[in-house]
Amino acid sequence: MNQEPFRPMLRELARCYQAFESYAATHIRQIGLTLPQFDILVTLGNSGGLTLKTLGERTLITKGTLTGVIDRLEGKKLIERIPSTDDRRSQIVRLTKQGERLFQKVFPEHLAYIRQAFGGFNDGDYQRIEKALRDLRMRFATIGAGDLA
Amino acid sequence: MNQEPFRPMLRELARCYQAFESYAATHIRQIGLTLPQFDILVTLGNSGGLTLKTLGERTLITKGTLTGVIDRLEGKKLIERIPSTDDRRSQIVRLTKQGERLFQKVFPEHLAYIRQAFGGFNDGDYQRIEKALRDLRMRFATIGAGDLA
DNA sequence: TAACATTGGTTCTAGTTAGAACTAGTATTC
DNA sequence: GAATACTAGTTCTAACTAGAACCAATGTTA
Repeated sequence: MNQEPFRPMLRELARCYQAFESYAATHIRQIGLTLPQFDILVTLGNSGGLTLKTLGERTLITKGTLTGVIDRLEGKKLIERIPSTDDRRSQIVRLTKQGERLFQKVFPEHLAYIRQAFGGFNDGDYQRIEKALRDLRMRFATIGAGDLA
Repeated sequence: MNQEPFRPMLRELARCYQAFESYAATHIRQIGLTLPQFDILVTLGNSGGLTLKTLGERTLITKGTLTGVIDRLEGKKLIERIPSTDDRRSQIVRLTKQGERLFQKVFPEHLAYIRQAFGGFNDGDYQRIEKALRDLRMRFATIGAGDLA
C-alpha cells in the first residue's frame, strides 16, 4: 500500500511546482510585487481591461482572494476599477498609465529571467513536458472544468 | 516576445498542480483536516517521530509556517511534541495514539481515492510523467538544493 | 409581472505562506 | 575557555488561500 506507483510522480509534481514558484518569486519580489499581483499585471497587459470574473478564470485565483489582490494593486495605483456599463454588477479592471509603464518594463525582464532557466531546451522538450502535464491534469479535472478551450 | 515556447508549458504546470491540490483537498476536507495537516500526519505515520526540521524538509513546509501547522495538530491531540534528549534546541514530533488511529484509517482511504484517478495508467505513464517533471524541476533547482538524494 | 434562480463582487473566517527578526542552544576557532 | 558563527524552533508581519455567507443586479419562468 505504500508502494503505489503514483506517489513518486505526485511528489515530483509538488516539488516541481514549488521550485518554479520559488524561482519566479525571486525575481518578482525585486520588483516589489507578489506573484499573484504580477500575474494580474501580466494578464491585464495588452488587454484593454477585463472583468474580475475573467481575470479570476485566467489567473486561477478564486473571487474571494481576487478582491484583496486587486485592492492592493489599486492601492499601488497600478490598476483601476471601472463600473461596467452593460452589467451593473460587474467591474472592469484595467491598468493605469503607471501600471502600463510597469508592465512594459518588467514583463520582458521577467521573460528573460525565465528563459535563462531553459538553455538547451528545444521545442520537443517543451511539448513533451506540456503533454505529460496535460495527461496528468486531465486525471484530476472535475467534469465540466476540463478546460476544453 | 509573447510567443516564448515555455509559457504554455508553465501555464500547464500551474493548472496541473492546482487541479491535483483541489482534487486531493476535496477528500481531505471531509476528514476535517487541511492538506498541510494531512501531509504532516502521513509523513509522521510509521516514522516513530521526526524533528520539526526533517518534517519541514520532507513536506516542503518552511519552518515559520510549520510551527503553526504543528500547533493546530497538537490542539487536535493528533500529535505531540517531545523535547529531544541529544539536542536541547530540537523537538521530536510524533503521532499520539489518536493520531495513529486516524492515520491508519484515513491513509489507505486517501490512497484509494487518489488511485481512482489513475485508471488505465501503466508504469510507463508514471515514469514518463515523473521524468518530465524532474527534467523541468532541475531547471529551477538552485545550486545546492537539487535534492540529490 | 411577480416569484425564483443565477451571477458578479464583496466580506468574513480560519488557515497557510514566505521571510525576517529573534531566542536559546550548539559548534568552531583562536 | 572566550569570542564567534551556526542551527532549531518560535514569533511577527503582510499577503494569499478557499469556501461560505451575503448583497445587488440580472435572467428565467410561470
